Amino acid sequence: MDRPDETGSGAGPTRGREATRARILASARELFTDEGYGSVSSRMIASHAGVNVALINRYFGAKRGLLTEILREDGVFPGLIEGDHGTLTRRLAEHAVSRLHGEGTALQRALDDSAGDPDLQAVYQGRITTAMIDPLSAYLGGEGERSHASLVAAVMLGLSRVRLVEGATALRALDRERLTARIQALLDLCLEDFGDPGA
Amino acid sequence: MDRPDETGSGAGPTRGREATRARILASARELFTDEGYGSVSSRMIASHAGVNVALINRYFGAKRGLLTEILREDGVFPGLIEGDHGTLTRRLAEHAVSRLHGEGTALQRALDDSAGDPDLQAVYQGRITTAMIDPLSAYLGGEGERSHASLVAAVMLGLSRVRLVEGATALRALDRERLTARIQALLDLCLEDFGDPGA
DNA sequence: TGGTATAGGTAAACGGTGTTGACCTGTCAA
DNA sequence: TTGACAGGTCAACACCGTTTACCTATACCA
Repeated sequence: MDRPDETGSGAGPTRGREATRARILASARELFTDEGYGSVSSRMIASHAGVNVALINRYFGAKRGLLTEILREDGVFPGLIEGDHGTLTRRLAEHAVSRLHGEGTALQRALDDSAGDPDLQAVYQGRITTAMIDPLSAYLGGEGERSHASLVAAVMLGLSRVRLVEGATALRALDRERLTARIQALLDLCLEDFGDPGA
Repeated sequence: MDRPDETGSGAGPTRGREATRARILASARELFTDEGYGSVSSRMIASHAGVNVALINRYFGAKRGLLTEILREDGVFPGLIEGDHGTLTRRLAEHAVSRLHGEGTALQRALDDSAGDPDLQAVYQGRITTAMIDPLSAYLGGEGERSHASLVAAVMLGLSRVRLVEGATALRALDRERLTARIQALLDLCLEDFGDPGA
């Protein structure tokens, strides 16, 4: 039962509250990655982590809390919404295309695939705003940019939605560079000033 | 098997298998509209329809079958993907904007709001393809147009996703005509030939 | 050393879900 | 009268997430 040897200093405790918490979190991460969120039950996580079911709710409030924690650690668009303004849409487009092709973290893929679950949805609901639209509009230069950020988010979300729901076979069959360019063009159009009546 | 009071010719039978089926369907429609899909249980539908729970699965296979049936009756973009080619994107854009503003059938709104449920997702998975991308690409002129149709679908789905997940407050605050025009421009860009390197 | 407070963990139950299989019943045909 | 059968009922099944009451081993203190 006891684990007397603390192997490393940075690895965190091997027993006690923190260790158990970490074990649950790691198991959840692994199972979510392999099976998707909805298919993994609290009991599966607990048994995989070798702990009691009740501890999940004790430590994370609910199953949803696990998800929140995991997403908080990862970030949604890590490193994309920063850097050179000029290449922002290009970076986002590349990101979208790579997601279309099923690249990215295994966990990301798994969560994309179970993006239907009400829990996941509820958690995303917050994350999309705080991790995507908020920083994007801040990055673009203030609250007035919020509608532009929303449009960008719509295109990005829509693409992953199409992949989820239809497989996006046709899009993935396209020449990758052409597709990236087109998506970038879409994102650029999202960012154009609304005040401009254009042609 | 007498049917003494057939009120109208088109109203269908008032008892027997078909009547029960219709009663379940009507109750489901009403409850889904008022409460959303996930919040309505099989037992609620059965009790509202005054029938036994088991009949739902007998007649529709599962709760999901009810949804399939209801969506099949309604169509996703009724009447949008037909008519003049020149105004297609305009019609779609108007549709998207009206959805952003929470207009449309009460049922449509309710289902938009519960778009998270795995069941709903599974059903949509088929419907998006057969009722949106398929007819759209056919309408546009063949299988080669499938990638364009997918992009259009992405923008449309993404917009409803943003509304679902963030409320789309910023977008709804925009001048309606300007927003419609911008979305139309996005859709037009989706439809442009990929072969054309453009500017 | 003995006593106790407490952090950490457990077992069992609760109320809910969708779904299923065995059973009943009323109506019609022979 | 008898039998078949469509139509309907009931109780159970196997899960789910969550909560409550309880236990146990450790750590501290008189």
